[in-house]
Amino acid sequence: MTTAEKILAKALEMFNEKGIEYVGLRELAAVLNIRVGNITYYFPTKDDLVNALSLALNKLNSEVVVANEEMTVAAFLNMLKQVFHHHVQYRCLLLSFVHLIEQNKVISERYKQTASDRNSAIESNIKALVKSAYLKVKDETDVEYLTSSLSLIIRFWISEAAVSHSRLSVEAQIRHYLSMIAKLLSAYATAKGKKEIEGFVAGL
Amino acid sequence: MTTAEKILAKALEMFNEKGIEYVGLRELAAVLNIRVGNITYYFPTKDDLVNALSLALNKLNSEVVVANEEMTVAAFLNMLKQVFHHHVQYRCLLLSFVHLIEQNKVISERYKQTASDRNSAIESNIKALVKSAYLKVKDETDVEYLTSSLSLIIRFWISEAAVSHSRLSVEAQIRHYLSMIAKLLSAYATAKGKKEIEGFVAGL
DNA sequence: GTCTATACAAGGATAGAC
DNA sequence: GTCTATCCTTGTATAGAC
Repeated sequence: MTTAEKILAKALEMFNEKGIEYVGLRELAAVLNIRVGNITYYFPTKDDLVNALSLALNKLNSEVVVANEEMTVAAFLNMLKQVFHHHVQYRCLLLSFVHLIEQNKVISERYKQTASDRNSAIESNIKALVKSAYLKVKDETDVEYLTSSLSLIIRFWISEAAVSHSRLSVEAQIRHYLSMIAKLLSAYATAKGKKEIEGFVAGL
Repeated sequence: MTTAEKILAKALEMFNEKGIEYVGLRELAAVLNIRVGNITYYFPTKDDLVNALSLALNKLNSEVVVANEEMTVAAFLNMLKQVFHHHVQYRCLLLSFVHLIEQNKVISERYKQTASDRNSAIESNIKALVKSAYLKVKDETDVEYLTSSLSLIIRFWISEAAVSHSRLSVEAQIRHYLSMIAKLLSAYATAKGKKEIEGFVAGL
């Protein structure tokens, strides 16, 4: 494990525990038994350190979030479940999401691309689910509604969990928000779709 | 206007523009043409200043969010619209929501009460809407789903707008998220309810 | 009671020695 | 590649002028 990797790993651990803004470089250096200047040698600014973590989360998610013509509801929900688990691994980033976007140029620029990619993937998948008769929509506005609702939940579930459900285990939190998504899709599901959704929820 | 009021007003203005964490007390004092110590005389810590703003937002919302046996869907949506406007006025608080809850004891404690009150109000109102045949639910889990979905949207719409829809005007943002809520309720609305929801959306 | 001046500790950033 | 020394800005605390 290189020094840079050690720094990244410990930073993620401490950021997740205390919040990015509340972990000082001196504290991080002390825990790693190195000096502050050694951290800034690999990561000139704290933002660079955060950027590296953000890039790692992006990589994880981009491997999982794909548009698939043959998508099933269960596969779609399982895809979101994996995203949720990635979010837990990098929860510090999601909890500081708004500030990072507003203050960190690099993250902000990359996010525009990521958000756009993810939204198209979600939209394509929903359309695929409609085509294969898992979902039934009245018109295009239903697809837009589902897409933007899903985006909102995916981005902010962990923030709401932090302020309202911190007493629950992480697993229970994930179950809660995946159930919410399942219920959201249910309202637009065909009998075939409803059955698969029920199966997914039962297996949570 | 007393000094304390001037400080509060200008702090809210600057916090909303730049974010609470990125407005220094020296900067605030300079703009007000007073000295830092003068701010800390009225607000010993920065958190005390934020607490005062948080209390003001709470007061505004508590006057508007009520449980009403005679609730109509239109009245319910208009209630949420007012809450959205209050959130815009105090957007800095909502954008720093997670950190405030995690770091600020006073806000955190008060929030527990507020969140609990608001959730019961929403739940009561939804039940009232069911009773007066605006909405139709299958069982109690539908009510729970609606309540928690509404809570999530109400808490985080402004955060998502900040990261994804900052190019839109505030009015357009509010329209977007109120429409989302309208659509959410629509899935559970009776013919009577749907008609009123459509009327509300048309009037946005 | 109101306000100013000043000092202090902790944060991130930077230049340069080894 | 590693570490020391230093700088600047933060929030906060205190002593004292009026």
